[in-house]
Amino acid sequence: MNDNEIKPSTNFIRTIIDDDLKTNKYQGRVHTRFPPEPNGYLHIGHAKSICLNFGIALDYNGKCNLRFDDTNPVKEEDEYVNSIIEDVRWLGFDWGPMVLYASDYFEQMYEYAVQLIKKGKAYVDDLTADEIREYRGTLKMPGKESPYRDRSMEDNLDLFEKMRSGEFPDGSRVLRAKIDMKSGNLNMRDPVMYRILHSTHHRTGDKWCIYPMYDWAHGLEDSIEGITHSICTLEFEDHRPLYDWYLDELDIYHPQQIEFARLNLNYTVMSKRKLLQLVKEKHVSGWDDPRMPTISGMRRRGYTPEAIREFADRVGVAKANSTADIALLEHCLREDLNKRAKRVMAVLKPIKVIITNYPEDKVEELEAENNPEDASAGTRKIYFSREIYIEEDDFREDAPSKYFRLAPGKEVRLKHAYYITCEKVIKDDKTGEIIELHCSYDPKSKGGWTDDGRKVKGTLHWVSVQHAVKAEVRLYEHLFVKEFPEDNPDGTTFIEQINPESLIILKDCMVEPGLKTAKLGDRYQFLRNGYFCLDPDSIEDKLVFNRTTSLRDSWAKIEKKLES
RNA sequence: UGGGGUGUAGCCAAGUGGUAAGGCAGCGGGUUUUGGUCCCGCCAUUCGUAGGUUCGAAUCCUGCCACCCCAGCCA
Repeated sequence: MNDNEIKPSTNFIRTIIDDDLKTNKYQGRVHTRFPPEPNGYLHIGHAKSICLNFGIALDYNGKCNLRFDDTNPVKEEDEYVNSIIEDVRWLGFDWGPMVLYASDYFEQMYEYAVQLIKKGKAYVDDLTADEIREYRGTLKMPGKESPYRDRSMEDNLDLFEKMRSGEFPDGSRVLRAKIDMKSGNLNMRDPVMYRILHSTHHRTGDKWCIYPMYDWAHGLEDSIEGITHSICTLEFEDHRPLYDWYLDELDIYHPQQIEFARLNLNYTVMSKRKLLQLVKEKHVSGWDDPRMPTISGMRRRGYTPEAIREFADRVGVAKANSTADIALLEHCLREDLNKRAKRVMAVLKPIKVIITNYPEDKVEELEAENNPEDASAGTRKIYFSREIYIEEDDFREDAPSKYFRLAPGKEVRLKHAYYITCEKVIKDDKTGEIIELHCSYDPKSKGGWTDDGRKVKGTLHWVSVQHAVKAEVRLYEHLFVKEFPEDNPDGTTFIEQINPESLIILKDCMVEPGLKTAKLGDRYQFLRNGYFCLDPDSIEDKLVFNRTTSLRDSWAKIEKKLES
């Protein structure tokens, strides 16, 4: 045994599976599923569930189905099924030969319902929706039985068939399970199994006008597919007795449902309803706005599937409600990007520097490493000349004590190039604004090093003026200013907590010429600035980059302390 | 006495009767041609709380407290 061995992450669900394997409960099978309703885009919370379910299948040599829980035609659309398929695939998972749909089992479910009716365990109810609610009772008061509860089996069969054949209008009747109107668990108070909905389904069209309810359908779907461990979120815990009741009454294959706490993340919102509101009210540019916690938004932002999977792994799986820190997500991102991103130089807020003792027409080609973390990434040539751009924030006229970037009279290193010393600050006579800096360079420092032992602490990134390519850069921050945007005792809404600086567009950035050939999906580290990727808004001659995330910035911390 | 859950550090989370893993955040230091990365160190005498059982309790028992979910013909 090696002490340094990495322990595979485990959790209570895997413990249950281990036990089931020991007792041979499912003949050694492990079969999970990810069952989204196609009524919205997937978000990071779904990613946790996806990684959990597909991850278990992978580790236990089992299977995981991708199954659309499409039992409500009024909310579901093909646009959503397509985006979900794309997202799960992008996250890196496979689900076997085909995508599955609950709607493929509608006929089978109907037959099962007929069985329950024949068994005297289900009945057609003529009560209105309002009446059903009244009859259900309250949390503390028992419900009462519907007057239609004791219809004959023949009447129920006949009525149910007529429901199916379209003889009744929406809402006029439902099929209910006959269980216990006095149960402490409201889910057991004669739950509705089918409702009438004359609505076109995205897959079955107008074939059906009755649709199964979640509680009735879901266990059947799992049973039909031979799922062993049906993993879902906590709010379904008190639906489990009903899940079990249906399968037991039907006497069919019985998976086991296991519940875990869904992911919450600070500085964002996760409910589909709220995400939809952000999109509809145009607070963001769409479901794939890089500030959204959606998979498509994160993909556009530059997140990698690896980083998301690592996050899902590290955040853990348990039953306690919790809110993960978005800093952990960002840590996983940086960890991955640090290994793979090509380093390039890009000046976001340019200020011009003229190197007065450098020949006017000279251009040098210098060698630059592409990734200090990965020698196989190789090197590239960069151009150096008399006029360059450096970052506005890398120069201070009045530098604080610990500031070791450029300041009047101070010497810094230009990464991969030369040492320069600031000799003169040129300002606009009227506005006092700094126009350019005059510096001198030390020809003996080529490559950014001298052997005289001189201490040059600061290293700046730069771009040659005549070689620079202009680009637009979009800087993103948390979408909300508050850690818990939904928690507002003052009566404001989460919309009012939107961070006005969550998107800052910089239009005059100057980047290395090599970036002209950047492709979608390429990851870069703009040296000392952060990780960036090309945005699909880029067109010929107009580069647009998204900041995926900044680099950790210990100088910012020091400066903050200095101020206080 | 409606029913179902959960409480371990600022945030997650292991631990299943033998004397509190790990990660993130934070703090201190070292290396560094990115104030990045990397490396080293610090960070719970205590597990919601009060009792009890035991040689020994985060783990077992009892009471209490706090928080979350459920009254869709949504999922």
